[in-house]
Amino acid sequence: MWTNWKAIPYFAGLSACALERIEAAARCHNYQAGALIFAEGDRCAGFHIVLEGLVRIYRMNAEGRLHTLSLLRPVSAFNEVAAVDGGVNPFNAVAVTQAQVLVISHDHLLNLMATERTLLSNYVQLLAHVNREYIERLEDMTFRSIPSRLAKLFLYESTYAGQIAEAPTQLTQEEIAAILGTTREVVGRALRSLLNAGLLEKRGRHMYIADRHGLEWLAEHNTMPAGVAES
Amino acid sequence: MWTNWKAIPYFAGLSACALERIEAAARCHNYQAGALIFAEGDRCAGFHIVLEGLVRIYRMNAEGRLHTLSLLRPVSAFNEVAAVDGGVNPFNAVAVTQAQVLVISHDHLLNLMATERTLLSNYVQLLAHVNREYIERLEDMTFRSIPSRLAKLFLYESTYAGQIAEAPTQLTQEEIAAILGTTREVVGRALRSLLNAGLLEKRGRHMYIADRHGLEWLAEHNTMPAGVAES
DNA sequence: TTCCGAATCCAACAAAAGTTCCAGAAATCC
DNA sequence: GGATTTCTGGAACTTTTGTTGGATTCGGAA
Repeated sequence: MWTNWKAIPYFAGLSACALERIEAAARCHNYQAGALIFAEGDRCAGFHIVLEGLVRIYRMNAEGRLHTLSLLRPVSAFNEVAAVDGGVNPFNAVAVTQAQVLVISHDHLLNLMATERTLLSNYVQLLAHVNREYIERLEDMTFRSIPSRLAKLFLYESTYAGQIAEAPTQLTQEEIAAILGTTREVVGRALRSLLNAGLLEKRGRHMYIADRHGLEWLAEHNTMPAGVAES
Repeated sequence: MWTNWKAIPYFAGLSACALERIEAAARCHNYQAGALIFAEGDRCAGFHIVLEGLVRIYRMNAEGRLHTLSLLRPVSAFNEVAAVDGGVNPFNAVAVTQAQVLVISHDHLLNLMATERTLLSNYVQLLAHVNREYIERLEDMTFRSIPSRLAKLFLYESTYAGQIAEAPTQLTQEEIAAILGTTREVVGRALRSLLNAGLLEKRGRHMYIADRHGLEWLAEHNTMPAGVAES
């Protein structure tokens, strides 16, 4: 089992001895593509780390619509909240592709934190970071239109997929819709409007960023940038 | 200065000596009604606790619309995130009424947490709790209609305003709108529809809960409960 | 290649939310 | 008490988002 423990921010700065204890406490699980890792509302599933594959964190409402909170690649942690407070899981997690996931139970985590104060203080900092992301997400949902959220998503995907100015999307419209909290049709419309506003460009199957500043304007305000062909 | 330190969850279980250190680090501030306590994006304002009065936590978008994240009464903490990570404040805080607020700077807080591990572990637990609230809030914004959010708000206000089955609202429509992330007119419409669906009842100036189960249904699903007069 | 399912495109429509506007009612201030 | 401000009620309208359904394209499997 590969594990470069030091690459995981939660475990940064820990002594070799502490890392050994963590390794002893951790269990490694394998999931097939599509398999449920844990469900919202279920008893605390513990602290998770994606080692391999892609994991989707999502919630579902009564009408069956999905909201993808995040798509996690290695090496990312998830379920930090339930892991630490022992409450029920706040969302669902599924393996999108075949995935390998490291799990530390609530009890083990508390034991480790009781003696390793570095782990505890890392945890505080990282929980704070997660918190900021949620605040940001919340404001996006309250204030931004769907084209605006879409622009933001493109900008985000482009930065994290390397420093290339143009960033393709390998997400389907359905998946984008789940991330933005809307439906496929609406995403299709929004894509079309960004396309013929000249902010995106279609080459073959994929879309690329054609006007980064325009996208940034749209992501910031809710209106199309001036001097652009309207739909 | 009144301070029943033990009533503050962050300081639960601390030794008398630790409480003394905290007391020494804390500064007490007084604000007039309407005064800004700190602004979003400004350098970290530290850990805050409302001792007296009412404090509004909010964000504002480019078009000037407000989103009230919370209205805090004594004794509540706020700005936990920036206080711990030292980053900029994630939102604005104003004193709604004349208010007294206790402040512990980022540096002092880190110093305290470095030696008082109980404080540190309280902090982890409470950050986790705040985190859950944001997840919940986020789902409300993505999935629930405005009447549904309004129903939820009424139910929430009623529980925390004592155990009385009927709960009045002393919030104005404008304030409700800021909490729900919408505009006054829309709140007015939603109130009217809950009113003539028989879920709320108007007595004099205030509105009361007339059908708690109906409200719960509406808050859970997005549709009016069956067997109710439609608007 | 041909077929099939998945993904997309597009139009038309329905519903929800946001906007504008104005008229009263209530509270507050002189 | 009168004037002013704040809050509320409600209509009419626009925009955005959600929904439905059909046509089309693409890519992989038989």
